[in-house]
Amino acid sequence: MATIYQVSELAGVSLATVSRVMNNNARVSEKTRSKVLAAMAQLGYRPNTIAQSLASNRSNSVGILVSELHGPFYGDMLAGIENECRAAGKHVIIAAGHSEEASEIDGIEFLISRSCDALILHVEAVSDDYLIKLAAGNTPVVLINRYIPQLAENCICLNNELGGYLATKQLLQQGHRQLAYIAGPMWKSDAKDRYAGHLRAMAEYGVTFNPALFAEGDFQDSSGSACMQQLLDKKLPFTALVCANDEMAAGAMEVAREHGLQVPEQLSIVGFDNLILARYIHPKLTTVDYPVGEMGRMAARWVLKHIYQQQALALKNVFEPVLVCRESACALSV
Amino acid sequence: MATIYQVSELAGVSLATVSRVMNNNARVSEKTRSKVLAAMAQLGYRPNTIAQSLASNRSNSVGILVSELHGPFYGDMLAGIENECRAAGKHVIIAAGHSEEASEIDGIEFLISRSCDALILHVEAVSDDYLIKLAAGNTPVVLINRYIPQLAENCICLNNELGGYLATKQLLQQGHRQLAYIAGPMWKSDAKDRYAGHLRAMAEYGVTFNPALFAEGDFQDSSGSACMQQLLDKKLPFTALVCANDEMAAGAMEVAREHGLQVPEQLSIVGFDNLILARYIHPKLTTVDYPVGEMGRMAARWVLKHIYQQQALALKNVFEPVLVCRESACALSV
DNA sequence: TAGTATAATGTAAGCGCTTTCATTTATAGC
DNA sequence: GCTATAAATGAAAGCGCTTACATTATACTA
Repeated sequence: MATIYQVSELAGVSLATVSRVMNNNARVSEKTRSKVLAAMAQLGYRPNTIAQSLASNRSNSVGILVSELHGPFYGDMLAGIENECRAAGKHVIIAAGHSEEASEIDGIEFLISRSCDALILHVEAVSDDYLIKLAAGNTPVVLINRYIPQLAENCICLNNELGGYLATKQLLQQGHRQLAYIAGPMWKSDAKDRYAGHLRAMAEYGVTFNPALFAEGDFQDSSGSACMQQLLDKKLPFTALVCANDEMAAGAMEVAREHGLQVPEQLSIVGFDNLILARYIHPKLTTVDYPVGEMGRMAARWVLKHIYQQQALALKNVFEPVLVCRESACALSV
Repeated sequence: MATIYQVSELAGVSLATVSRVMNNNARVSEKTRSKVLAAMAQLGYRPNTIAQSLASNRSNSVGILVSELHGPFYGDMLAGIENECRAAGKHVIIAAGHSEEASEIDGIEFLISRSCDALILHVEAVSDDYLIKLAAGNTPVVLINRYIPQLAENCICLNNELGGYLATKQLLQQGHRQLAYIAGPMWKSDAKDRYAGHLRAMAEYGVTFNPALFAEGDFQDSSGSACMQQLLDKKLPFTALVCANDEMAAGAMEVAREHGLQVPEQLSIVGFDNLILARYIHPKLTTVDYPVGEMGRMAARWVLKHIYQQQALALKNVFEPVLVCRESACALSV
């Protein structure tokens, strides 16, 4: 591999000049610039990024921590981030946090020790305090899907309350009045917010919420099944079900089917997230779109703007979800 | 951030000694070792990985190129790789190749310029020749799901032929004799191999293959639908369908449903890959398990063993797929 | 034309480590 | 107690870049 030194020799200029044309920051005359470029091409020169990092104290890499690498959710997020970063010549180092505090902290420290210029985090278990302290350190941080007032600027999130509202409103508009709700784990803010949106829609339509038709799951499909079973066991009538995410909706739908309930004719179901699976299950799931990919891009753009000085970029901190109507919910037939 | 120099001062030893205890490679007396360790702890010292890389000419990072970051397949692979690598303190840089030659080459060069110690590639568009040349270079390469005889040692793959055989055999054992087949794009070796397995099973059972019941898709669900439609249009009877992957099976199943065909009572379907979606669609898909996660781990282990001298690891180059029986295929009712 | 401002280029000191080689210190053999 | 040998440590030269500062070339002013 050719080094900058050999380029400078061949071009008949100094190291500094070569470095300048590489980073085209300082003024170099057109004549020497083209001489250098030619030398580079001739040698097939590629800068050594490690040496650049050491000298410039900038690694051109951004660290990403997600809960899981597999699963239907994070892939889109990663894709969004990677895309945006690579286009800017930055690279992406990833780690998984598995929704456990120790593992998340471990992952964050791992990324920091790898001298990332910034961190994009999707963390769940770690405390607000920890994150506030972290953000006060040397490595800038962006949070996806988490809102901390003191860090508002650094948070990219979804208006979950609105999403919960939209999902519920759809069913109410279709004439349903007996709604059941399967929530996510209520210690997670998105679960709480979606539920709050549900209540708002109910109130708006003057429908009183029946606590007996509420169950709390854990966002996994198995808990969707379990909750649905509980709900059914109570023998209370309901014509529609809103689930706090798609996976639980899929689990619930299966139990409904086992009980001989026709979806949507006898039971309308709406989910949340719009995962790919929403298009694969039958009937296709009506759900609220969670623009994970877009939010990933936005997080990357935040980093590009704040850390890598790409001023021109427009940022958006909170995204508005949108209802996707498919086949799992229909008008109440009287 | 403390540097090695400050540690050496505090411990009253030389830089070299501190470096030695960090890498515990050379012999350092217990006494000085503990002095150094204490100094490190006191200063909260963390080695600068960039400087280490520059000096040692080793980045402790492995580059990964997959076709897509999202989607149901690569997530598991990444998870397997990341897991194994992080446990060994190596990190993972990822890029996406989008199944296009230019993009794959671009990604590979990007990773190399990032001084990865090794590359784990899941590439489709790039030629064998290119890969052979690449492997002859300075950066070692592992290939997942691709077999190149000259690079046999570096290939981690699945016995796709066996998978195709197993899928088909299951249906034959269940009494089916009129089988349709939806293949993947035949320029991809896995599509070809799976098809070869299909033919072998057919031959073994003395069933003659009917070319009219063959269709070639592109591994996407939409092409599964399209192929199924073609097959149905021919008005030829068949009681079972084997699809070269799960996504096409899902697409085909939907079309079957639209045509009022009961699955599996009137039509048995088997897929290939065992994606998560196989458990979500209804009826749950009988399919051939593709242990992507395991294969990812194995690729990582290959790197650990060959590049990072972890001798103890046992390697396996080809994986045997296994049939997963669920609900989409049943015995032929006479 | 000298005098000055400004643009272009060069010099050299690091960035924080690893590693070779030289030196010092401990251990053993007689 | 004295050498021969091995073990422990230190000195210093890079790794391939960036960048502050110094120097030289060029353009402009009066």
